[in-house]
Parts: sequence; structure tokens; C-alpha cells
Amino acid sequence: MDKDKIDKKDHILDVAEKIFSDLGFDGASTRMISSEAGVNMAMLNYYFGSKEGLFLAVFERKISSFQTLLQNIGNDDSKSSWDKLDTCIENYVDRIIVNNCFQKLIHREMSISKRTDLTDKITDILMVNVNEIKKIFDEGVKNGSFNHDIDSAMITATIFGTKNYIINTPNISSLMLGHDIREEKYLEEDLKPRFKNYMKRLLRAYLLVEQHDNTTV
Amino acid sequence: MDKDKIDKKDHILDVAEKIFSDLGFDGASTRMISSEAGVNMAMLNYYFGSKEGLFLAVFERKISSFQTLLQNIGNDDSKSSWDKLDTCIENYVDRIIVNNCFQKLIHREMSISKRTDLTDKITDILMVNVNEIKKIFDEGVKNGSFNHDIDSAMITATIFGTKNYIINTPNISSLMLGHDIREEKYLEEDLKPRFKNYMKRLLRAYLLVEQHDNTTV
DNA sequence: CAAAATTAATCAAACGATTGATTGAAATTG
DNA sequence: CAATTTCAATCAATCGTTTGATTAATTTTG
Repeated sequence: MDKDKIDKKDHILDVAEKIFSDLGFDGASTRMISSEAGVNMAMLNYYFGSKEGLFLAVFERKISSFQTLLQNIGNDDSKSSWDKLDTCIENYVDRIIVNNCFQKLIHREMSISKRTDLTDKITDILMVNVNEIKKIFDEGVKNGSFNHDIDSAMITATIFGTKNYIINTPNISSLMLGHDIREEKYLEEDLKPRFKNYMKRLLRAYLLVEQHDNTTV
Repeated sequence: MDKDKIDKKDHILDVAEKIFSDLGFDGASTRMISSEAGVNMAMLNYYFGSKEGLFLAVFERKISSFQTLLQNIGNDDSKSSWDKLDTCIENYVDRIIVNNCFQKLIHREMSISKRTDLTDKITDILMVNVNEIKKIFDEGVKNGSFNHDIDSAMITATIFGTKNYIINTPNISSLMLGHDIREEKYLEEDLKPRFKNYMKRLLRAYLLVEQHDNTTV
């Protein structure tokens, strides 16, 4: 049936996403993925053409869900810059924690120099998030909500970088935080609110700071 | 001669570091490394035992230079917590920007789930840096220099995460910053002071904040 | 000192294993 | 039955590693 076929494809993509995330593109083998998914190896090529085709399919499936949520925030003119920022953080963290293994996958492959065609594609996707947040900062500066001499590029890097550091290097962040962040329960009930709380306060402190003594440079 | 042997070994390690950084451990092949280094393939195993031995040797060579600088800062009791923090940032940024391709290498392999024995070794190395900074925060809180209810684990993640994000995803950070960060000149003359300046100010704002309204959680 | 023995360094060639991919037959489907 | 889906078997290519031979340098010996 058509439905079964789609389900099977989806199941293969689920397994592939997990294995690619854990072992990287080069470290994952098609045999491993097929056996883990319980399908014949030839099915991968039958469905997706090649290993790279499968890798791309993992991405394609996620893209749609990534691009829907984004535009709704920046366009809401009834919200203040502070509200927009808070909403953005809330939604971003909620979405990113769920897809944390996919996030690992994305940023690992982004740091590899080859495969430039794929890298360009991922760059476009990620820049949507980046520009959305950066726009809020620039707007907030213009309307006087935020300090006028903030470094909007850097603070954007801080938001994404802090998140990536915690998600992508679980060995280290688990030691730092005193808990195994791979535990679903801890991630959802403790880390998520803690991260939101911390990030909001960090941003508030940085964006509102009045007396900036640059004498310590 | 002995000197030539050491130079040759060092040359192989230079090439290996570059190729591992560009393609990852699995993506790099021993044939590629040996041919790029201009040595016979068997020499890699003759010198380093195995591919993983070569990979480890790349690390071992760096470790010493990484661990010497660190202890000197935290132990200097003549410095205030603020001075320690500033010195730490200065030194860390200076050192990290130079070794940026090595940093890419480290954090890519750290995000891979397998190879746990190697991962553990890298974790130990990185935790030295992490703990050094975290210690400064905790000390500063204790002696009243910093706000008492800061999240020292998170702010540490922010320092390393922001740096990693910029270095490890050059495609994205270059678009954000408006310049190609792979340009040596820009990296040294613009990004480095900009990063230091930003990070110090961010920390100052967060660590000093007085009125913390948690009503927005 | 010169000849012999030992060690270290280097090489081309080949090893078995695994990779991603393909085949053609068998099974399932509508 | 015709078309689609699945499978075991196999493909050439590449992987990391090992081998045995060769060269160069060092040490030991007579």
C-alpha cells in the first residue's frame, strides 16, 4: 500500500537521522542503517538513490517543519521588541531541544570543508533563524528598546553558540551541569526552563546595560 | 639524523591535523594523509601504530601548550576576580584563534557518539579549560565580586559556545559578521579584539546585574 | 682502521575487510 | 497477469594494515 510505503520510508529516515547524527556521514554505513531499520540494503538505493540521497532526504523532511514557525514572530507588530525576543527564545528552545540529534548532525556536517553544495543548502536554512533574531535586535536598537551600541551579530552568535555547545558536546556539558543531558526527563523538565531563564536574563543584562566602561579593553 | 626524524614526524602531524580538521576522522584516509605529507603509507603505522594512534598523536602534541598557560591564572592570588576573568578571556581568545582548525577538529569528534575511549581523553583535556573558568566564577561569587545568583555553568557554556559557533561554522558566522572569517588578517585585526571586547562587556553586564526580575519566565 | 653485524628507515606490493552500489530472480501487490 | 517491491548475491573500489625486501646509518668486532 501507499501508506505502508510512506511509513517504511519514514521509518528508514528516522533510523538514518539517528545513525547519521551519532556517527557522522562518513562514519555511518548503509549496511548499519538498513539492518537497524530492518530493511534490505538495496532498499536504501531503491528508495533514495544513494547514500547521499538518503542523507539529503533526512534534511528535506525537516526543512518544512523548520521554516513554518519562523516568520510568524517578527511580523507581529503588536509586540514590543522585548516580547518578540522572549517569544523567539521560547519557541526556538522548544523546537531545538526536541530535534537535538538533528541539530548535532547539521552542525557537524557544517564544520566539514568538503560537500559544499550541501553546505550551502544547510547555510540557507540556518540563516533564516539567524536573520530572524538579528532583525529583532536591530529593530529594538532603532526604536530605543535596546542599548544603541550592542553587537547584534555577536549576541546572536551567543544565543546559537550556547545552545549548540550544550547539545553538541553532551560529554562536556553533562559534566558542567552535573547531570546527563541525554536523559530525556532532565532535558525537558530542568535544562529547558533553566536555559530559557538564563538566556533571557543574560540578554536583559546585556541589552539594558547603561554605563559601559571600555577602559578594561 | 634525529632532528630530521622529528621534523618529519612533525610534518606528518601538521598534515594530519589539517586533513583531519577538514574531513573529520572518518572522512580522512591514511592514503590521503601520507601522499599529502610526501611519505610512504606504511610510515604512518611505523611511526604512530595506527590511524587512531596518529589521530591521538595530533592531540598529544597540542595538549602541553594548552595546559601550561591555564594554571598560572587561577593561582595568582594578587589578582581580583575581575582581573582573572579578563586575563583568562584574553589568553584564551589569543590561543584559540591561532589553533582554530584544531578547535574545529576537537569539537567535531566530540559530537560523535562512538569512539568513547578517545572521546573520554578529549573530554579530560577540555574540562581543564572549563573548570578553570568555572572556578573563577565560583570564587568571584564567594568573595562578593560577582552577583550571587549567576548560573556559572551556563555562562561558561556561553563563553566556549560563542567562540565555537564562530570558529566551527565559518559559513554562517561569515555571513553574520559581514566578512569571511577565514581571512587571516580579518581574524587577527578585527574579530579578535571585537570578540574580546564583546565578551568582557557581556560578562560585566551579566555578573553585575542588580535587579533581576524573574517575572518574565 | 676496516670488515662484519646490527639497527633504523623507507618502500612497493598485497592483505583481508568493508564500503556504496548493482544485479537478476523471487515475492508481493493490485 | 503485469507492475511493484523485496531480497540474496555480487560488484568494483577503497579502507586501514601488514608484509618482506631494500637502503642507509650505527655499532661491534677482529
